[in-house]
Amino acid sequence: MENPEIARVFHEIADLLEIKGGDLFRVRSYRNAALIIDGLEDPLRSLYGKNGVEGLKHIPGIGESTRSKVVEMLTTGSCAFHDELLREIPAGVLEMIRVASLGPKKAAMLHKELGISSIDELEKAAREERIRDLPGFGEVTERKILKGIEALRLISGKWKISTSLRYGEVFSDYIKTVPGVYEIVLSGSLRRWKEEVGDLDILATCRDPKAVMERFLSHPEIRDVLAKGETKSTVVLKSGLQVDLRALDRQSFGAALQYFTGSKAHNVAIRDRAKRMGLKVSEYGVFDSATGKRVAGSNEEEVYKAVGLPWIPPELREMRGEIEAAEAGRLPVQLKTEDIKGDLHVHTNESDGGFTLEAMAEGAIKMGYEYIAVTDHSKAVVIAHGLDEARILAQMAYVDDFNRRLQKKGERFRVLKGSEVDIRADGTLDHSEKVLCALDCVVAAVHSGFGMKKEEMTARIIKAIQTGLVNIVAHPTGRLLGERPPYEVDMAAVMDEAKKHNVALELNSCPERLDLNDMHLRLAKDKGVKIAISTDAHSINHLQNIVYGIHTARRGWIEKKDVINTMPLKGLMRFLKKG
DNA sequence: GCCGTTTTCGGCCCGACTGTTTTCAGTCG
Repeated sequence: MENPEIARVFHEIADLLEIKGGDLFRVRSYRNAALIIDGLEDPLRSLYGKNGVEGLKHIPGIGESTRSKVVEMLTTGSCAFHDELLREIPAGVLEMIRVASLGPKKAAMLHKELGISSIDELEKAAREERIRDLPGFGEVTERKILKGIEALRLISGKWKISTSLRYGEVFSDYIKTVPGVYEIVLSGSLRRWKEEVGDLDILATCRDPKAVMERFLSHPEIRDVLAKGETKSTVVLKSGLQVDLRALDRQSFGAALQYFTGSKAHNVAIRDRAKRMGLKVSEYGVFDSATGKRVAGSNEEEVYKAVGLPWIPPELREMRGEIEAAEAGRLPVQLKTEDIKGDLHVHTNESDGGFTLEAMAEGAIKMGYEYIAVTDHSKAVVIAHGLDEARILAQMAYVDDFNRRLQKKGERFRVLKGSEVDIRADGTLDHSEKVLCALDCVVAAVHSGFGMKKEEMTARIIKAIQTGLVNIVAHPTGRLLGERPPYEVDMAAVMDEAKKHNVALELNSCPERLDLNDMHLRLAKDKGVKIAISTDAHSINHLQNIVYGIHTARRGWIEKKDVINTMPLKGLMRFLKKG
């Protein structure tokens, strides 16, 4: 079993124990173990494989009991305790707690009193009005359950960061018009730049929270109001996206922002740390536990300082070692937008892009770049009107001519001759060696045969790397968020080979891709593999997507020195030398 | 179930909102 599956089992054990009505601290331990394992860089399988049980002993939050279950799952593929619990409580009851307003207590009651053990049975019972007479339930709850089921079926639960960002801007603008609003910040997982977010968290500081709430709740896109209060409201939009708004006083801004940015696990750790220091942290500020006196809260730096830490960038707040790193003064240096000197994966209307080479270059110049690599598809990608040898040779001549014209005008900007060359099923490349050698920047990628076995796919990509003709492997896992899962590939093996042959891996900034993802980036960082942050732009506007790549890179602890397109042209050309 | 600059036992983050209750448990973030 791999980490995500093991984490899921612990999550389910936590839920099952909670439904059973067990010790809540025990429940939390399992939940915590799941979170820790989910955020682990190394596969438990390999930690165990290398050092046996010893290899699992340094992991915080994993004690005697959970450790033995990890070993059990690694060696047998299942967990007896988990199975045992599932015999007592059907999996359908587990699903029921995903219905909004239904938690473990109510689900347990419904199961025990009415024998309900699936969402379908739950819906039936609610429609037949059998739920309202249960103690602790009522008509309103019954209606809420039906609504919750409907919502659950409607939404996937995950929203691409680009989509939620757009909604966030819409609501920010809408609320901004209320007099006495100081700041409006999109917080939550959006501020941490997670690739997908479950809901939208908006924080507002203002003179009059009531007025802000009123304005918020009047937005025409709202389908349902789940909760409304003086300082906090939750709504569901017609699209199914959930939006939370929290309105607070200005002096709480830092503490509130820290709190609403999360992650939850990070916050729990910060609060636990504060507690040990005799402090209490809440969204209202940092307080002395003994006297109740406020010691910090108006900005985030202050909050972290109060618990003895430097400010931790939001992208790192995932409980993946950031608190220890902060303590030791070893946080990564934040990659900045202006560090990026050019884009190494750009399409034109020669293949499937929407704009001419000139237009794309102009867009890049406006971004302040020193260079772009034009990387149209090769002939195998027929659907994208990929270039055959004659066409790419013609394009190369055209680029040379274009660069000469730029030079004459005194422009420092350069277009690099490139290709997004297809890695064929057998691992060979879709252009001749002659062409690939003549190109400045060879970006290689898989575009077909996604269903290949892991060993085959790994060998395919490694073979392409070993040609010595490739500079960058683009979108290395091929995933499309919400559409297509990543293909199976041994990424560690690909990285080792890439390092050996001086090949960079791409962080494709397209919000549907973000490939490599944060976890893979962290692995690349540890292995010393270079990264190219590119947009795969098919239009001028797409060049702006670089921002998603920059923040995702930060989530992977990537620094300027790890990224090849932070180099000025001269240094980059040295790196791109083939052979 | 986990953990230790108060502790190997006794703690474990903190607060808002809701519906069902007559003072609060459950849910959520």
